[in-house]
Order: sequence, then C-alpha cells, then structure tokens
Amino acid sequence: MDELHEQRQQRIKKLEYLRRAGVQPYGGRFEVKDRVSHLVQLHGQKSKEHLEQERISCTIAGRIVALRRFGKACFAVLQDGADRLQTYLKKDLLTEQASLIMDQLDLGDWIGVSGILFRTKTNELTIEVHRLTFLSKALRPLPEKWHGLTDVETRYRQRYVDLIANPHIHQIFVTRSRVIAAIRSFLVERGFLEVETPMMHPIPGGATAKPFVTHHNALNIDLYLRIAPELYLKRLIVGGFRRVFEINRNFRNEGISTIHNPEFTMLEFYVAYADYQDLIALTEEMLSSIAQAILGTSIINYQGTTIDLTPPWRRWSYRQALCEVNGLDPSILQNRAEVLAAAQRLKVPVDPQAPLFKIVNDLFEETVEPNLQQPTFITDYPIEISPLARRKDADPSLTERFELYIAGREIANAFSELNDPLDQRERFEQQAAQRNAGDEDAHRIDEDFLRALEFGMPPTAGEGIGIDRLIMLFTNQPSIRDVVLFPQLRPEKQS
RNA sequence: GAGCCGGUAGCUCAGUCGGUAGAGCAUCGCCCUUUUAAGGCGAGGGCCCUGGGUUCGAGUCCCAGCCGGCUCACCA
Repeated sequence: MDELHEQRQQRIKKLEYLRRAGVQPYGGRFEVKDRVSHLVQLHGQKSKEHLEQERISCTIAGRIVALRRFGKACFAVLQDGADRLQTYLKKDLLTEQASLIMDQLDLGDWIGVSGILFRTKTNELTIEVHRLTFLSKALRPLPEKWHGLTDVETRYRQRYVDLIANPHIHQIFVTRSRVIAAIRSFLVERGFLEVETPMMHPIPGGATAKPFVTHHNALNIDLYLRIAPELYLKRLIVGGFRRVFEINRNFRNEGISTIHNPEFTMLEFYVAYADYQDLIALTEEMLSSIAQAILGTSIINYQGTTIDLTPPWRRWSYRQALCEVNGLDPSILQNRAEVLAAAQRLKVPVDPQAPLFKIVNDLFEETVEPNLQQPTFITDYPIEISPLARRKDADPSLTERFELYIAGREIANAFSELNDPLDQRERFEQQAAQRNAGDEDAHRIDEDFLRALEFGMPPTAGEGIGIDRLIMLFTNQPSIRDVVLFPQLRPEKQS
C-alpha cells in the first residue's frame, strides 16, 4: 500500500476511535488563556525551585510538533505561532478519557492543555498537563523532524507545511506585516491619507511594463490589471488631497526571478507643494526609523554585507557617480566616441547604434549600481530616461529625480512630478509614436489623466517603494519568493 | 526566452562499472511515568518525474517532454 495512504488510514482509524469514545476530533471553541511567547517571556528565566513555589497555572493550545512516548506518559512539544513549549502528559494526572486521547495523539494534531509550569530534570520549561482537550486531527504526516522541509518547490506550493516545519519562516511574515503597519502609521502621522484606487484599468499607465488583460462581461470591455497606481493618485492631488498614499498590488506580465513576482506590493505616495529633496529627507527618516522600531537597530546584515541605515545617507548625482567610479572626465559624457571608448576600456558591452543616453545608462547600471551597497540617493537623472519627472530649473537636461539604492538594488524611485499638461501631452504623444513603431511597452495616451492635469495639479513630489524588496532587505532573504506567502509558480500537475 | 543543475518511500538523502530498491526520521506491533534528533526489539511501505529508445537486462546510458532552482535577458 502507498505509504502516505497507509499513514492517512492509520490516522483516520484513530479519529474514528476518538469519535466512538465520545471525543469530537474536530472540536469547537477553546478558551486559550496564554500564548507560548508570552509565557516564555514571563517565566522563561525562572529557576526550578522558583516555579515549584509559584505553581503557575496556564492554558495553551497548539500543534504537536514533537512527541516522545514513555509508556504511560509522554512529552509533546506544542507549536503556537513561531514558538514552542514542551508539555508533559502523565496518565496519573489525567482523566480516563484524556488518557485515551493521549494514546491516540499524532504529530500534527492540535490540542489544548491546562496545567502547571515546571522544569524537568534536564531543566526544560514544561507544562505538567492536568487537562487535555483534543482540538483537531491531522491526517497527513509532518515533514521529518531534524531536516524539516527543505524542498523549495514544496515550500512555496504548500506554504502551510513550510510554516509548520520551519517556524523561522513564520517570523519573516510577522516582520513583513509589522514593517507595512509601521509604514502606514509613519505616513498617517504625517498627514497622509490612505486611499484605494482601481486595480482594473481601461488604460494601463504610470509605468513602462506589459500588463495582464482581463475582460468584463457585462460592460463587454477589456480591462488591464494595473501596472502602477501613479496616474490615479495624481488625479487625487488634482482633486485637492494634499498627501495621499496607497499600499497595494501591481501586476506586470513579465519574467519571474529572485527579484520579480508577477504581482508585487508597491507603496506610492504623493506630497503636494513638495519636491524631490523633501522626499529624500522623508525616505531617510521613514526607513531608518522603521528599522529601528521593528529590528531594534539601523545596522542590518544583508546576505553577508553590513548595511548602515543611520542617516544621513549618501547623495550622489548620476553623472558624478558615473565619472567618479570609473575615473572619467565629466566632459566626455556628451561625446559619443569617447563614451564608446570608455565602455570598451571598462569592458561593458553596449550597442554602438543605441542613443547616447542609453549607452551612458548601460555604463551606469553595469559599473555604478553594484557599488551602491550602502544606502545611496542617486540624483539628477537625465531627462531622456525620466519622462514623468520635472526638469531642473538650473539644468533642463536633468530632472528633479532620485533613485534610492541599497545592497546594489533599486529600492525607491521618486521625482518632482511633471504637472504641465501640455508638456505631458507631448510626452504621451512621443510614447504613442514609439508604440506605433513597435515598442509595446511604451505608454498609452490617457486622455482623462490629461484632462485632470488641465484642471491644474499643484507642484507635487511622488515616490514609489517596492515593498517586497524592502522586506527582503529587512529579513535578510535572498529571493522575493521568501517574502511573498504564495509566490507565483506553474500550476501543479494533477495526478 | 537561453544556459547550467536537480527530481529515488510521507520527509531528508545514498544508490559503485548497466545486474534482485537502500538508510535515518515518520508509520505499525511489543517494552518503557522526566525525554528532548529519547531508547530497545520486530514489521510494513516504491509509477526511481513522464514518454520513447539502446540492451538479455535501465534508478543508472541516449532522446524528447514536465516541474523546480540558479545565472543571464526585461523589469521594480
């Protein structure tokens, strides 16, 4: 007989036995009086004698993740969230029915216990159980106790098993939730209004990306899952909201990698009357204070690199960074032949036919980005690669824009917004021309957005932060799949 | 989309030169009232990812495919 089938049959037999004995194998409400984490925090340091004297009563519930039987007694380790506590079940101390339950317990079952805290001979904090309540029967066996579940495919497909077998995974998602909650309160405290804008767009906009298409039957129209909330949030600034933010999913129909999931969580926020310099200060304060609040430090380790989030962070202009890293004279950036020569000398493969700004940007990405391990604001991007950003008054070839890099990765992208409706229309039309020429990622003209801008948008600064990548950094995870509960995979073959 | 690596019991993994499918944990039976990878004795459990091919004989060699990981490309 198939082994899984056999273990499952065994457990169904035990379930039926419990039922015949009057024990509900899938019970109802149970009054949990204590959390394991709290008990350990309160009493984890107390000595054997101290505990004997205090006789602390407690009631916990959890899943059995280890079971060591000794004839008429057993040790069962219960897992409550990411925390574990040993319980000691002794038939002497239990009712007849509880003894019967004890004999039927399997790894994975849920039970509730009441008893007294004590320390065993080996000094382990343990509950001596006086009351045992069966809560829920597991029909499938848990992964092996020592190595746990390591097969990454199973970990992602059956995250529930991953969370059971690898409690530290639990902690990653707790941290994720806390970071997002902290971002929310940081922004709300500063007068931002949290809003929700459409996820289904008639015209996908606000980013350069391929959208997912879906269809609305009653309206008989195609809709696109949003690639960015940007254009809707700016409509709200036009409408008079001074500070808005949204934390929600974006969808991009592109490749999957350790830093790309088709749906990913994005924070975007917009501040009327502000410019990108204000956002530099805000970003520094937000990320360093959240690290301090959630991790208890602003110095973090990411994959072996120590990263110091203590402000202020380095400000480095795009051109200056490029020239300093590679020992180039800034004057050559305008000269195609010299840039190509530099690329060759630096062994960066570039397309000699490409526009100059593209070649310069390839050089930047190849040579500068990997060096940006410590938090760095790269500022003043060229106009050609910043179609939505406001020009700098002092140099119209540059924009009021920054990207924040940490650990060699782009974490945030922000700029003073373009609020000139006529300029925006021109840029849309240029994009549309590129689209007609075959660039399917180029922006489409959003007439309603242009209409909104024509009603007048105040000077505004806006920023986007990729939340998943931020969480990777804060939890020291190498892959985005490790910070998304259910990452996208090919569907499992049904057997 | 391309390259490299992997897929064997519920889990973690061995499997030599092509010659009867293995271990530990888990499961089942017996013993055991302070163990913690508990222990002792015994037992059961396999679509070796799928489909072809070579061969007297394939987990092993060859081809195609499926699924996953990593790297690269696009992107955040």
